[in-house]
Amino acid sequence: MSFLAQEKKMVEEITPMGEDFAQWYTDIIKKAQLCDYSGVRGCMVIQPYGYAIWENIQKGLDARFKATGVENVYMPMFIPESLLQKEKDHVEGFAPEVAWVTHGGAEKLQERLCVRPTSETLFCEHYAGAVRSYRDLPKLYNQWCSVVRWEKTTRPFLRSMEFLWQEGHTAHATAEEAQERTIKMLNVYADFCEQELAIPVIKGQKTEKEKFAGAHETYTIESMMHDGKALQSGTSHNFGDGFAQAFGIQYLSDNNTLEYVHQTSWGMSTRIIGAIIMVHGDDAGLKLPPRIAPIQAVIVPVAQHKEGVLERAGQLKDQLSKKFRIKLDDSDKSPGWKYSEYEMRGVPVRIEIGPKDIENNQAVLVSRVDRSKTFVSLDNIEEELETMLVKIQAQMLEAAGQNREEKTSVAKTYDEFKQIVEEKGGFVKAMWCGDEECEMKIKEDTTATSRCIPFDQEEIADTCICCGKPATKMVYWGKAY
RNA sequence: CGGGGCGUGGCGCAGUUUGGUAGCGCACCUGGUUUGGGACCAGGGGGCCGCAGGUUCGAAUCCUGUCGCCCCGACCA
Repeated sequence: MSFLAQEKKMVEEITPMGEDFAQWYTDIIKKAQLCDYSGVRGCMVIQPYGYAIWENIQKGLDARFKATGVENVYMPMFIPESLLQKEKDHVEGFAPEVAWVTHGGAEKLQERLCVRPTSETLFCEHYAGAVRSYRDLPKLYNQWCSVVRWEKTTRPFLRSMEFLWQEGHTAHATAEEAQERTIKMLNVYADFCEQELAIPVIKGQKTEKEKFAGAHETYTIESMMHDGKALQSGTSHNFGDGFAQAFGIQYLSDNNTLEYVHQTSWGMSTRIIGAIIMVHGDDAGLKLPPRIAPIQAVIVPVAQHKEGVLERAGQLKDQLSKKFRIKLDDSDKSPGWKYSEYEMRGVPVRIEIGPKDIENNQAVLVSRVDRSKTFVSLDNIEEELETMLVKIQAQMLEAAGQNREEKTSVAKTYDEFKQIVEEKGGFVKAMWCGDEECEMKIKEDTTATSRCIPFDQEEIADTCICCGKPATKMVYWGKAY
């Protein structure tokens, strides 16, 4: 069988990316058993393999949060309507997509309860009661929970009506402290994405038009998917004292003056799993970064019916499991089936061990990144596996970065801009005057939106790409999920 | 909310135009042979054809309604 024919056969059940990216995405999710559709519109069943990825994301993020002094709490899932109404911009932003509870059993409720779409109002209410003195500050709370937004159209992980996330909510004595926290958390997200998920991100600020309902400033990390669409992968908001004024969160300062607190909030959701799929996956299936892969290496015994093979494979599993997340597949499927199966599910390393290997005191390590095979001695397989996992993690970050570079363009004229958005896609760097009208016109003309005003500014031109007036900012533009 | 597609064993589909014994592939079960890139042979189990009405001697197929799902746009993590 030729190599090409072999390639074709291995991927026959997954639609190639180049043919239909959306279908490829759906195929991967189903085939790798990350999640399943449920009887409730827009809500998904997260299956063990998908949930295990989320658990690893939680572990990584939670440790980083706690290292900055954050504590975990849990807030109610219901918000009384009157409470949601307190901050005007906030309620306007979320009202169209909240689910309402109107009855308890057969009794109609006196006041409707909204199922939280986000919990700013609950944290604010709590802080209003809990904060009296500057000595009570800062409050650095986070919660892991699910929220509900009545979305019109949904896609697994990228947009579901109920999704899992964490939302951090902090209250500070000063504006400076709040700003510092906002940026600190943005950096936590960026570091997490690059180090754990091997996804390079662009850090920047959202425009007025794109910022969070009720925020003074919204910061974002933006990543680039394989199809050239952008995905907002995490956000961090500075609320200033807007919510504090609406909810009356005040404290006595150390010179006995009554002051409003300054707040932040920041979140990352299961949507990031969609990013992992779309940044790293290929036509053979999912490709998981070793640091969050539920299975870091799968042991596939070859000719497992032969004397001693399963025993040796079992020993190897016990040995490696002390340090790595290992699965031994001793099912009676053929080895070839297992190879394809675990490639499709994105397991970073496959370890083959058969009679010939045992005779030579060796095993074969196969990388998911390039299918390269390395024969290693069983005496130092732990070190070899460690080395390979570290290498794969680095290769994946590198590849994702290259993809982003290839899909990032610079536009100096509006014609050029429109052509790039339409034909090539990806990020387009272009200058902007700061006027919301230009932003809206660009969206209307091209469906591309401003992704962010990056912290790393470049001087591409001195006039706005759209209206030609003097430019104030360089902006990343692009179509987004 | 607009535009398109689709509901038939667990999954993917054919059958619907032209009404007449519900089929195929994969998966599953049993036995045997296999096992270094999705093995093979033989046998076997499983379906109110999304749901509700109607037309008809007879409906997966025709009519009416309804529910749900997917994709593409507008709005959002």
